[in-house]
Amino acid sequence: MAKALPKRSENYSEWYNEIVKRADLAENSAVRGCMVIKPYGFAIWEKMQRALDDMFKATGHQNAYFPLFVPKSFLEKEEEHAEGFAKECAVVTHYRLKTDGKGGLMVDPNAKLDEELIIRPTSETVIWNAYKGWIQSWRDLPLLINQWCNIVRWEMRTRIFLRTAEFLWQEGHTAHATEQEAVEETERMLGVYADFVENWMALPVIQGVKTPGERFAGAVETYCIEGLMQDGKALQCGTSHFLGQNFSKSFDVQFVNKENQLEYPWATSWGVSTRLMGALIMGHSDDNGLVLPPKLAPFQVVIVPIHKSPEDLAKISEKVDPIINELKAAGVSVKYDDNDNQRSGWKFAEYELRGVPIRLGLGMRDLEAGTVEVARRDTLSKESRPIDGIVDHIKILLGEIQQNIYNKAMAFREANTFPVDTWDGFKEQIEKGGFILAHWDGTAETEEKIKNETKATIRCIPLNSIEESGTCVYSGKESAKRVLFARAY
RNA sequence: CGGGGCGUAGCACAGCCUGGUAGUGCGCACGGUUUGGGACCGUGAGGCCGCAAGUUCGAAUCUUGCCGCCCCGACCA
Repeated sequence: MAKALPKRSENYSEWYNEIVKRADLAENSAVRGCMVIKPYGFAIWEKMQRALDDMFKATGHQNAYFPLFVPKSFLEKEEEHAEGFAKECAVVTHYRLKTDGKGGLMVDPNAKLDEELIIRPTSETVIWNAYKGWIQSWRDLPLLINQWCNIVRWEMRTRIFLRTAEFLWQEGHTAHATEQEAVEETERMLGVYADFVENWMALPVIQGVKTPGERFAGAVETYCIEGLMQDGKALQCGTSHFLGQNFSKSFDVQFVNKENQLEYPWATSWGVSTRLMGALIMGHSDDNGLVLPPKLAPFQVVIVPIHKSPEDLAKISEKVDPIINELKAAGVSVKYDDNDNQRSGWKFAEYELRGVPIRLGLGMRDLEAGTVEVARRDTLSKESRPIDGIVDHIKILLGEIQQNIYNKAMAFREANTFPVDTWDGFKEQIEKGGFILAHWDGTAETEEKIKNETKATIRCIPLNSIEESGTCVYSGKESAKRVLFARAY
Protein backbone atom coordinates (compact mmCIF):
# COMPACT_ATOMS: atom_id res chain seq x y z
CA MET A 1 0.00 0.00 0.00
CA ALA A 2 0.88 3.60 -0.36
CA LYS A 3 3.01 5.50 2.02
CA ALA A 4 0.47 8.15 2.92
CA LEU A 5 1.47 11.76 3.24
CA PRO A 6 1.44 13.31 6.69
CA LYS A 7 -1.86 15.09 7.24
CA ARG A 8 -1.96 18.87 7.04
CA SER A 9 -3.96 19.04 10.22
CA GLU A 10 -1.43 17.00 12.15
CA ASN A 11 1.91 18.32 11.02
CA TYR A 12 1.77 21.06 8.45
CA SER A 13 5.48 21.57 7.94
CA GLU A 14 6.15 17.86 7.61
CA TRP A 15 3.30 17.64 5.12
CA TYR A 16 4.89 20.48 3.15
CA ASN A 17 8.35 18.93 3.15
CA GLU A 18 6.98 15.56 2.09
CA ILE A 19 5.03 17.02 -0.80
CA VAL A 20 8.10 18.79 -2.08
CA LYS A 21 10.03 15.55 -1.96
CA ARG A 22 7.40 13.08 -3.08
CA ALA A 23 6.01 15.18 -5.89
CA ASP A 24 9.61 15.37 -7.09
CA LEU A 25 9.77 19.16 -7.04
CA ALA A 26 13.05 19.64 -5.21
CA GLU A 27 15.39 18.21 -2.62
CA ASN A 28 17.84 19.48 -0.08
CA SER A 29 21.33 19.61 -1.46
CA ALA A 30 24.70 18.74 0.00
CA VAL A 31 25.14 22.47 0.56
CA ARG A 32 23.52 23.84 3.68
CA GLY A 33 20.44 25.89 2.98
CA CYS A 34 20.59 25.35 -0.76
CA MET A 35 18.14 23.28 -2.75
CA VAL A 36 18.25 21.20 -5.89
CA ILE A 37 15.22 21.99 -8.02
CA LYS A 38 14.30 18.81 -9.89
CA PRO A 39 12.96 18.72 -13.44
CA TYR A 40 9.29 18.52 -12.46
CA GLY A 41 9.63 21.44 -10.07
CA PHE A 42 11.73 23.41 -12.49
CA ALA A 43 9.15 22.92 -15.23
CA ILE A 44 6.66 24.76 -13.03
CA TRP A 45 9.16 27.53 -12.36
CA GLU A 46 9.81 27.81 -16.11
CA LYS A 47 6.12 28.26 -16.74
CA MET A 48 6.00 30.97 -14.10
CA GLN A 49 9.01 32.64 -15.68
CA ARG A 50 7.49 32.51 -19.11
CA ALA A 51 4.21 34.07 -18.01
CA LEU A 52 5.89 36.77 -15.94
CA ASP A 53 8.46 37.52 -18.60
CA ASP A 54 5.72 38.01 -21.17
CA MET A 55 3.99 40.40 -18.78
CA PHE A 56 7.20 42.35 -18.21
CA LYS A 57 7.77 42.63 -21.94
CA ALA A 58 4.19 43.71 -22.47
CA THR A 59 4.76 46.56 -20.02
CA GLY A 60 7.83 47.70 -21.91
CA HIS A 61 10.68 46.07 -20.02
CA GLN A 62 13.81 44.47 -21.43
CA ASN A 63 15.98 41.77 -19.93
CA ALA A 64 19.65 42.22 -19.20
CA TYR A 65 22.25 40.60 -16.98
CA PHE A 66 24.48 42.05 -14.29
CA PRO A 67 27.33 40.44 -12.30
CA LEU A 68 26.97 38.00 -9.46
CA PHE A 69 29.68 39.85 -7.53
CA VAL A 70 29.14 43.17 -5.85
CA PRO A 71 32.26 45.07 -4.73
CA LYS A 72 31.94 45.86 -1.05
CA SER A 73 32.37 49.56 -1.77
CA PHE A 74 29.20 49.50 -3.90
CA LEU A 75 27.14 47.96 -1.16
CA GLU A 76 28.34 50.61 1.27
CA LYS A 77 27.08 53.55 -0.79
CA GLU A 78 23.45 53.58 0.22
CA GLU A 79 23.52 53.60 3.97
CA GLU A 80 20.23 52.00 4.89
CA HIS A 81 20.62 49.44 2.15
CA ALA A 82 24.09 48.52 3.42
CA GLU A 83 22.85 48.16 6.97
CA GLY A 84 19.87 46.07 5.98
CA PHE A 85 21.81 43.51 4.02
CA ALA A 86 25.15 43.46 5.85
CA LYS A 87 24.33 40.57 8.14
CA GLU A 88 23.28 38.12 5.49
CA CYS A 89 26.01 38.42 2.89
CA ALA A 90 28.39 35.78 1.56
CA VAL A 91 31.77 37.32 0.92
CA VAL A 92 34.52 36.33 -1.53
CA THR A 93 37.94 37.18 -0.16
CA HIS A 94 40.31 35.12 -2.34
CA TYR A 95 40.58 34.19 -6.00
CA ARG A 96 42.76 31.09 -5.95
CA LEU A 97 43.31 27.76 -4.24
CA LYS A 98 46.43 25.65 -4.10
CA THR A 99 47.26 22.08 -3.19
CA ASP A 100 47.96 21.65 0.49
CA GLY A 101 50.50 18.86 0.00
CA LYS A 102 48.16 16.36 1.68
CA GLY A 103 46.02 15.62 -1.35
CA GLY A 104 43.62 18.46 -0.61
CA LEU A 105 43.18 22.08 -1.45
CA MET A 106 43.65 25.22 0.58
CA VAL A 107 43.01 28.91 0.09
CA ASP A 108 46.14 30.51 -1.30
CA PRO A 109 46.98 33.26 1.21
CA ASN A 110 48.81 35.09 -1.56
CA ALA A 111 45.62 35.39 -3.55
CA LYS A 112 43.72 37.74 -1.31
CA LEU A 113 41.47 40.22 -3.09
CA ASP A 114 42.25 43.88 -2.51
CA GLU A 115 38.54 44.49 -2.21
CA GLU A 116 36.15 41.82 -1.06
CA LEU A 117 33.34 40.83 -3.41
CA ILE A 118 29.86 40.25 -2.05
CA ILE A 119 27.69 37.60 -3.67
CA ARG A 120 24.67 39.70 -4.66
CA PRO A 121 21.84 39.63 -2.13
CA THR A 122 20.05 41.99 -4.58
CA SER A 123 21.43 44.11 -7.39
CA GLU A 124 20.46 47.73 -6.85
CA THR A 125 24.05 48.77 -6.30
CA VAL A 126 25.74 47.06 -9.27
CA ILE A 127 22.91 48.12 -11.50
CA TRP A 128 22.89 51.76 -10.45
CA ASN A 129 26.64 51.82 -10.83
CA ALA A 130 26.10 50.71 -14.44
CA TYR A 131 23.20 53.12 -14.96
CA LYS A 132 25.60 56.00 -14.37
CA GLY A 133 26.97 55.27 -17.81
CA TRP A 134 23.56 54.62 -19.38
CA ILE A 135 21.69 57.72 -18.32
CA GLN A 136 22.60 61.20 -19.50
CA SER A 137 19.46 62.77 -20.89
CA TRP A 138 15.74 62.72 -20.24
CA ARG A 139 15.65 60.92 -23.59
CA ASP A 140 17.30 57.89 -21.92
CA LEU A 141 14.36 57.62 -19.57
CA PRO A 142 12.42 55.73 -18.56
CA LEU A 143 14.93 52.92 -18.37
CA LEU A 144 13.02 49.69 -17.86
CA ILE A 145 15.27 46.70 -17.14
CA ASN A 146 14.69 43.28 -15.64
CA GLN A 147 17.07 40.45 -14.88
CA TRP A 148 16.50 36.78 -14.09
CA CYS A 149 19.19 35.46 -11.81
CA ASN A 150 20.15 33.76 -8.59
CA ILE A 151 20.92 35.59 -5.39
CA VAL A 152 22.32 34.64 -1.99
CA ARG A 153 21.07 35.69 1.40
CA TRP A 154 22.78 33.87 4.24
CA GLU A 155 19.73 32.93 6.26
CA MET A 156 20.08 31.40 9.69
CA ARG A 157 17.24 29.05 9.16
CA THR A 158 16.09 27.82 5.78
CA ARG A 159 13.04 26.07 4.36
CA ILE A 160 12.92 24.63 0.92
CA PHE A 161 11.44 27.13 -1.57
CA LEU A 162 10.22 29.44 1.19
CA ARG A 163 13.59 30.57 2.43
CA THR A 164 16.78 29.18 0.98
CA ALA A 165 20.28 30.62 1.16
CA GLU A 166 20.40 30.75 -2.62
CA PHE A 167 17.28 31.32 -4.65
CA LEU A 168 16.16 32.20 -8.14
CA TRP A 169 14.23 35.33 -8.87
CA GLN A 170 13.75 38.23 -11.17
CA GLU A 171 14.53 41.78 -10.21
CA GLY A 172 13.26 44.75 -12.17
CA HIS A 173 15.20 48.00 -11.90
CA THR A 174 13.81 51.10 -13.50
CA ALA A 175 14.76 54.76 -13.70
CA HIS A 176 12.34 57.59 -14.36
CA ALA A 177 12.42 61.30 -14.94
CA THR A 178 9.74 62.11 -12.41
CA GLU A 179 8.67 60.94 -9.01
CA GLN A 180 5.14 60.42 -10.17
CA GLU A 181 6.24 58.22 -13.05
CA ALA A 182 8.33 56.06 -10.72
CA VAL A 183 5.47 55.68 -8.25
CA GLU A 184 3.20 54.68 -11.11
CA GLU A 185 5.72 52.08 -12.22
CA THR A 186 5.96 50.70 -8.69
CA GLU A 187 2.19 50.35 -8.55
CA ARG A 188 1.95 48.99 -12.11
CA MET A 189 4.37 46.18 -11.34
CA LEU A 190 2.61 45.35 -8.10
CA GLY A 191 -0.50 45.01 -10.23
CA VAL A 192 1.34 42.73 -12.63
CA TYR A 193 2.34 40.51 -9.73
CA ALA A 194 -1.17 40.43 -8.33
CA ASP A 195 -2.51 39.62 -11.77
CA PHE A 196 0.00 36.78 -12.18
CA VAL A 197 -0.51 35.25 -8.76
CA GLU A 198 -4.29 35.41 -9.03
CA ASN A 199 -4.77 34.42 -12.65
CA TRP A 200 -1.93 31.97 -13.15
CA MET A 201 -1.29 30.61 -9.68
CA ALA A 202 -4.97 30.88 -8.77
CA LEU A 203 -4.19 32.42 -5.39
CA PRO A 204 -5.96 35.56 -4.20
CA VAL A 205 -3.64 38.18 -2.73
CA ILE A 206 -4.00 41.39 -0.77
CA GLN A 207 -2.19 44.34 -2.28
CA GLY A 208 -0.80 46.80 0.16
CA VAL A 209 1.96 49.01 1.47
CA LYS A 210 4.49 47.95 4.09
CA THR A 211 4.94 49.85 7.31
CA PRO A 212 8.29 51.69 7.67
CA GLY A 213 9.52 48.85 9.85
CA GLU A 214 8.88 46.24 7.17
CA ARG A 215 10.20 48.33 4.30
CA PHE A 216 12.96 47.20 1.94
CA ALA A 217 16.33 48.53 3.04
CA GLY A 218 16.88 51.66 0.98
CA ALA A 219 13.31 52.11 -0.24
CA VAL A 220 11.04 55.09 0.28
CA GLU A 221 7.97 52.90 0.03
CA THR A 222 7.52 49.13 -0.27
CA TYR A 223 4.40 47.66 -1.83
CA CYS A 224 3.60 44.00 -1.50
CA ILE A 225 1.15 41.24 -2.22
CA GLU A 226 0.25 38.96 0.66
CA GLY A 227 -1.27 35.52 0.39
CA LEU A 228 -2.85 33.38 3.07
CA MET A 229 -1.63 29.80 3.32
CA GLN A 230 -3.77 26.88 4.45
CA ASP A 231 -2.23 26.79 7.92
CA GLY A 232 -3.41 30.34 8.51
CA LYS A 233 0.00 31.96 8.05
CA ALA A 234 0.67 34.79 5.63
CA LEU A 235 3.21 34.59 2.84
CA GLN A 236 4.64 37.63 1.13
CA CYS A 237 4.46 36.69 -2.53
CA GLY A 238 6.10 39.69 -4.16
CA THR A 239 7.37 43.18 -3.48
CA SER A 240 7.65 46.36 -5.48
CA HIS A 241 9.69 49.26 -4.18
CA PHE A 242 9.65 52.97 -4.84
CA LEU A 243 13.29 53.88 -4.23
CA GLY A 244 12.98 57.64 -4.61
CA GLN A 245 16.33 59.16 -5.52
CA ASN A 246 18.24 57.18 -2.90
CA PHE A 247 20.26 55.12 -5.34
CA SER A 248 20.66 57.73 -8.06
CA LYS A 249 22.12 60.05 -5.45
CA SER A 250 24.31 57.38 -3.86
CA PHE A 251 25.73 56.47 -7.26
CA ASP A 252 25.71 60.00 -8.60
CA VAL A 253 23.51 59.28 -11.57
CA GLN A 254 22.07 62.43 -13.12
CA PHE A 255 20.27 63.34 -16.30
CA VAL A 256 19.70 66.57 -18.16
CA ASN A 257 16.04 67.47 -18.32
CA LYS A 258 14.22 69.28 -21.12
CA GLU A 259 15.19 72.60 -19.52
CA ASN A 260 18.88 71.62 -19.66
CA GLN A 261 19.08 71.21 -15.88
CA LEU A 262 20.70 68.31 -14.04
CA GLU A 263 18.34 66.10 -12.05
CA TYR A 264 18.53 62.81 -10.19
CA PRO A 265 16.28 60.14 -11.70
CA TRP A 266 13.66 58.31 -9.64
CA ALA A 267 13.98 54.57 -9.19
CA THR A 268 11.95 51.45 -8.63
CA SER A 269 12.81 47.82 -8.07
CA TRP A 270 10.54 44.80 -7.84
CA GLY A 271 10.92 41.06 -7.52
CA VAL A 272 9.34 37.66 -7.15
CA SER A 273 11.27 34.50 -6.42
CA THR A 274 11.14 30.73 -6.24
CA ARG A 275 9.31 31.34 -2.99
CA LEU A 276 6.24 31.44 -5.23
CA MET A 277 6.69 27.69 -5.58
CA GLY A 278 6.09 27.44 -1.86
CA ALA A 279 2.98 29.59 -2.16
CA LEU A 280 1.69 27.39 -4.95
CA ILE A 281 2.16 24.24 -2.88
CA MET A 282 0.75 25.60 0.35
CA GLY A 283 -2.11 27.40 -1.32
CA HIS A 284 -3.83 24.52 -3.06
CA SER A 285 -2.49 21.12 -2.16
CA ASP A 286 -4.33 18.58 -0.02
CA ASP A 287 -3.62 15.45 1.98
CA ASN A 288 -3.35 13.46 -1.25
CA GLY A 289 -0.58 15.64 -2.58
CA LEU A 290 0.05 18.53 -4.88
CA VAL A 291 -2.78 20.35 -6.65
CA LEU A 292 -1.58 22.39 -9.61
CA PRO A 293 -3.46 25.09 -11.49
CA PRO A 294 -3.77 24.01 -15.14
CA LYS A 295 -1.97 27.13 -16.34
CA LEU A 296 1.23 26.14 -14.53
CA ALA A 297 1.14 22.34 -14.56
CA PRO A 298 4.10 20.81 -16.45
CA PHE A 299 1.48 18.72 -18.20
CA GLN A 300 -2.21 19.38 -17.88
CA VAL A 301 -3.49 15.96 -18.83
CA VAL A 302 -2.07 12.52 -18.19
CA ILE A 303 -3.43 9.51 -20.04
CA VAL A 304 -3.14 6.16 -18.30
CA PRO A 305 -3.85 2.98 -20.27
CA ILE A 306 -5.48 0.11 -18.39
CA HIS A 307 -4.62 -3.17 -20.04
CA LYS A 308 -3.85 -6.82 -19.46
CA SER A 309 -1.70 -7.71 -22.43
CA PRO A 310 0.69 -5.97 -24.82
CA GLU A 311 -1.94 -6.53 -27.51
CA ASP A 312 -4.53 -4.65 -25.48
CA LEU A 313 -2.02 -1.86 -24.87
CA ALA A 314 -1.42 -1.59 -28.60
CA LYS A 315 -5.15 -1.25 -29.22
CA ILE A 316 -5.47 1.38 -26.51
CA SER A 317 -2.46 3.30 -27.82
CA GLU A 318 -4.01 3.31 -31.26
CA LYS A 319 -7.10 4.94 -29.81
CA VAL A 320 -5.08 7.33 -27.66
CA ASP A 321 -2.81 8.63 -30.45
CA PRO A 322 -5.35 10.84 -32.17
CA ILE A 323 -6.55 12.16 -28.80
CA ILE A 324 -2.99 13.21 -27.98
CA ASN A 325 -2.59 14.91 -31.35
CA GLU A 326 -5.85 16.71 -31.00
CA LEU A 327 -5.01 17.85 -27.47
CA LYS A 328 -1.65 19.15 -28.57
CA ALA A 329 -3.23 20.93 -31.51
CA ALA A 330 -5.60 22.54 -29.05
CA GLY A 331 -2.65 23.77 -26.98
CA VAL A 332 -3.18 21.29 -24.15
CA SER A 333 -0.03 19.69 -22.77
CA VAL A 334 -0.40 15.96 -22.32
CA LYS A 335 1.60 12.98 -21.17
CA TYR A 336 0.78 9.45 -22.21
CA ASP A 337 2.15 7.05 -19.62
CA ASP A 338 2.39 3.67 -21.34
CA ASN A 339 5.33 2.69 -19.16
CA ASP A 340 4.90 -0.95 -18.13
CA ASN A 341 7.03 -0.69 -15.00
CA GLN A 342 4.03 0.38 -12.97
CA ARG A 343 0.47 -0.66 -13.10
CA SER A 344 -2.43 1.66 -13.56
CA GLY A 345 -3.33 1.91 -9.88
CA TRP A 346 0.19 2.98 -9.03
CA LYS A 347 0.06 5.62 -11.74
CA PHE A 348 -3.27 7.00 -10.52
CA ALA A 349 -1.78 7.58 -7.09
CA GLU A 350 1.45 8.96 -8.48
CA TYR A 351 -0.15 11.57 -10.71
CA GLU A 352 -2.47 12.56 -7.94
CA LEU A 353 0.56 13.17 -5.75
CA ARG A 354 2.10 15.24 -8.52
CA GLY A 355 -0.99 17.34 -8.94
CA VAL A 356 -1.76 16.72 -12.62
CA PRO A 357 -5.08 18.55 -13.20
CA ILE A 358 -6.80 15.94 -15.38
CA ARG A 359 -6.27 12.21 -15.74
CA LEU A 360 -7.77 10.16 -18.51
CA GLY A 361 -8.08 6.42 -17.94
CA LEU A 362 -8.62 4.23 -20.97
CA GLY A 363 -9.17 0.47 -20.78
CA MET A 364 -10.67 -2.29 -22.91
CA ARG A 365 -14.15 -1.59 -21.56
CA ASP A 366 -13.79 1.98 -22.76
CA LEU A 367 -12.67 0.89 -26.20
CA GLU A 368 -15.83 -1.19 -26.57
CA ALA A 369 -18.07 1.53 -25.22
CA GLY A 370 -16.24 4.41 -26.91
CA THR A 371 -15.72 6.12 -23.58
CA VAL A 372 -12.92 7.42 -21.43
CA GLU A 373 -12.68 7.97 -17.69
CA VAL A 374 -12.03 11.58 -16.78
CA ALA A 375 -10.67 12.27 -13.30
CA ARG A 376 -10.22 15.74 -11.83
CA ARG A 377 -7.41 16.37 -9.37
CA ASP A 378 -9.05 19.35 -7.70
CA THR A 379 -12.28 17.59 -6.76
CA LEU A 380 -11.01 13.98 -6.95
CA SER A 381 -14.17 13.18 -8.91
CA LYS A 382 -14.38 10.79 -11.83
CA GLU A 383 -16.80 10.37 -14.67
CA SER A 384 -17.07 8.32 -17.81
CA ARG A 385 -17.49 10.32 -21.01
CA PRO A 386 -17.72 9.56 -24.71
CA ILE A 387 -14.40 9.86 -26.53
CA ASP A 388 -16.16 11.92 -29.16
CA GLY A 389 -15.75 15.55 -28.20
CA ILE A 390 -13.41 14.75 -25.34
CA VAL A 391 -10.89 17.42 -26.35
CA ASP A 392 -13.49 20.16 -26.25
CA HIS A 393 -14.60 18.87 -22.88
CA ILE A 394 -11.04 18.95 -21.55
CA LYS A 395 -10.47 22.49 -22.76
CA ILE A 396 -13.53 23.63 -20.84
CA LEU A 397 -12.64 21.49 -17.83
CA LEU A 398 -9.14 22.97 -17.56
CA GLY A 399 -10.67 26.42 -17.33
CA GLU A 400 -13.14 25.21 -14.74
CA ILE A 401 -10.39 23.69 -12.63
CA GLN A 402 -8.31 26.87 -12.79
CA GLN A 403 -11.34 28.84 -11.65
CA ASN A 404 -12.40 26.31 -9.04
CA ILE A 405 -9.09 26.20 -7.21
CA TYR A 406 -9.01 29.99 -7.22
CA ASN A 407 -12.52 30.06 -5.79
CA LYS A 408 -11.54 27.55 -3.13
CA ALA A 409 -8.51 29.57 -2.12
CA MET A 410 -10.63 32.73 -2.09
CA ALA A 411 -13.31 31.09 0.03
CA PHE A 412 -10.62 29.93 2.44
CA ARG A 413 -9.20 33.40 2.71
CA GLU A 414 -12.60 34.95 3.28
CA ALA A 415 -13.42 32.40 5.94
CA ASN A 416 -10.10 33.15 7.63
CA THR A 417 -10.06 36.93 7.55
CA PHE A 418 -11.34 38.49 10.75
CA PRO A 419 -12.05 42.06 11.73
CA VAL A 420 -10.94 42.32 15.35
CA ASP A 421 -11.57 45.24 17.65
CA THR A 422 -10.32 44.20 21.06
CA TRP A 423 -6.89 43.23 22.29
CA ASP A 424 -8.19 40.06 23.91
CA GLY A 425 -9.92 39.16 20.68
CA PHE A 426 -6.70 39.82 18.80
CA LYS A 427 -4.61 37.56 21.01
CA GLU A 428 -7.21 34.84 20.80
CA GLN A 429 -7.60 35.00 17.03
CA ILE A 430 -3.91 35.15 16.22
CA GLU A 431 -3.47 31.77 17.89
CA LYS A 432 -6.03 30.31 15.52
CA GLY A 433 -4.38 31.83 12.48
CA GLY A 434 -5.66 33.80 9.54
CA PHE A 435 -5.65 37.42 8.50
CA ILE A 436 -6.71 39.94 11.11
CA LEU A 437 -7.99 43.36 10.10
CA ALA A 438 -7.53 45.69 13.02
CA HIS A 439 -7.01 49.31 13.79
CA TRP A 440 -3.45 50.46 14.49
CA ASP A 441 -2.31 53.80 15.84
CA GLY A 442 0.41 54.08 13.19
CA THR A 443 3.38 54.03 15.54
CA ALA A 444 6.41 51.77 15.30
CA GLU A 445 6.29 51.25 19.07
CA THR A 446 2.85 49.68 18.95
CA GLU A 447 3.76 47.59 15.93
CA GLU A 448 6.81 46.31 17.78
CA LYS A 449 4.93 45.52 20.96
CA ILE A 450 2.26 43.62 19.12
CA LYS A 451 4.96 41.64 17.35
CA ASN A 452 6.75 40.81 20.58
CA GLU A 453 3.60 39.78 22.39
CA THR A 454 1.89 37.80 19.65
CA LYS A 455 4.46 37.14 16.87
CA ALA A 456 2.00 38.83 14.53
CA THR A 457 3.32 41.42 12.12
CA ILE A 458 1.59 44.03 10.05
CA ARG A 459 1.62 42.36 6.66
CA CYS A 460 0.52 45.50 4.92
CA ILE A 461 -1.76 48.48 4.87
CA PRO A 462 -4.16 47.28 2.19
CA LEU A 463 -4.49 49.57 -0.82
CA ASN A 464 -8.23 49.10 -0.97
CA SER A 465 -8.88 49.67 2.72
CA ILE A 466 -11.77 51.97 3.34
CA GLU A 467 -11.51 54.96 5.62
CA GLU A 468 -13.12 53.96 8.88
CA SER A 469 -12.36 55.71 12.10
CA GLY A 470 -11.72 53.51 15.09
CA THR A 471 -9.31 52.96 17.93
CA CYS A 472 -6.04 51.06 17.93
CA VAL A 473 -6.52 47.47 19.02
CA TYR A 474 -3.46 47.74 21.25
CA SER A 475 -3.11 51.33 22.46
CA GLY A 476 -6.68 52.56 22.12
CA LYS A 477 -5.50 55.63 20.25
CA GLU A 478 -7.32 56.94 17.23
CA SER A 479 -6.93 55.24 13.87
CA ALA A 480 -8.27 56.03 10.41
CA LYS A 481 -8.19 52.57 8.87
CA ARG A 482 -7.64 48.91 9.49
CA VAL A 483 -4.36 47.20 8.63
CA LEU A 484 -3.65 43.56 7.92
CA PHE A 485 -2.04 41.49 10.68
CA ALA A 486 -0.92 37.87 10.58
CA ARG A 487 1.81 35.54 11.60
CA ALA A 488 3.96 35.12 8.54
CA TYR A 489 6.51 32.87 6.89
C1' C B 1 23.71 31.12 17.78
C1' G B 2 20.69 28.22 21.66
C1' G B 3 17.46 23.62 22.36
C1' G B 4 16.08 18.76 20.39
C1' G B 5 16.70 14.70 16.84
C1' C B 6 19.42 11.95 13.24
C1' G B 7 23.80 10.09 10.09
C1' U B 8 23.96 1.91 8.45
C1' A B 9 22.33 -0.30 0.33
C1' G B 10 18.99 4.50 -4.23
C1' C B 11 14.90 5.43 -0.16
C1' A B 12 12.75 4.29 4.86
C1' C B 13 14.65 1.98 8.93
C1' A B 14 16.34 -2.30 12.54
C1' G B 15 20.86 -3.86 14.79
C1' C B 16 24.27 -0.45 19.24
C1' C B 17 22.19 -0.97 25.76
C1' U B 18 25.23 -6.41 26.69
C1' G B 19 31.66 -5.80 20.94
C1' G B 20 32.28 -11.72 17.54
C1' U B 21 31.07 -12.95 9.28
C1' A B 22 25.81 -6.28 8.24
C1' G B 23 19.98 -7.18 8.26
C1' U B 24 14.50 -6.03 6.98
C1' G B 25 10.93 -3.45 3.87
C1' C B 26 10.43 -0.48 -0.51
C1' G B 27 12.92 0.42 -5.00
C1' C B 28 16.31 -1.81 -8.89
C1' A B 29 17.70 -6.25 -12.64
C1' C B 30 15.97 -10.94 -14.72
C1' G B 31 11.96 -14.86 -15.25
C1' G B 32 6.89 -16.07 -14.52
C1' U B 33 1.75 -15.17 -12.96
C1' U B 34 -1.09 -10.60 -12.94
C1' U B 35 -3.46 -5.65 -14.34
C1' G B 36 -10.48 -0.51 -13.90
C1' G B 37 -7.01 2.96 -7.29
C1' G B 38 -0.08 2.13 -4.97
C1' A B 39 -0.11 -6.70 -7.48
C1' C B 40 2.37 -11.44 -6.27
C1' C B 41 6.07 -15.55 -6.49
C1' G B 42 11.09 -16.87 -7.50
C1' U B 43 16.21 -15.55 -8.45
C1' G B 44 19.84 -11.69 -8.14
C1' A B 45 22.80 -7.13 -7.81
C1' G B 46 23.76 -3.46 -4.46
C1' G B 47 27.48 -1.33 2.07
C1' C B 48 34.76 2.63 3.70
C1' C B 49 27.68 1.34 9.16
C1' G B 50 29.22 10.27 8.22
C1' C B 51 34.86 11.27 9.10
C1' A B 52 39.16 10.78 12.32
C1' A B 53 41.70 9.10 16.50
C1' G B 54 41.53 5.86 20.73
C1' U B 55 40.28 1.24 23.81
C1' U B 56 40.31 -4.09 22.37
C1' C B 57 42.65 -10.29 19.91
C1' G B 58 38.35 -8.14 17.48
C1' A B 59 34.32 -1.90 16.85
C1' A B 60 28.26 -0.30 13.06
C1' U B 61 28.24 -1.33 18.49
C1' C B 62 32.44 1.43 23.77
C1' U B 63 35.42 6.53 24.41
C1' U B 64 36.96 11.36 22.51
C1' G B 65 37.02 14.91 18.74
C1' C B 66 35.22 16.69 14.18
C1' C B 67 31.74 17.16 10.04
C1' G B 68 26.93 17.18 8.01
C1' C B 69 21.59 17.18 7.79
C1' C B 70 16.56 17.82 9.76
C1' C B 71 13.06 19.93 13.38
C1' C B 72 11.85 23.92 17.17
C1' G B 73 13.24 29.32 18.59
C1' A B 74 15.87 34.56 17.82
C1' C B 75 16.86 37.37 11.91
C1' C B 76 14.60 37.59 6.83
C1' A B 77 11.91 37.52 0.16
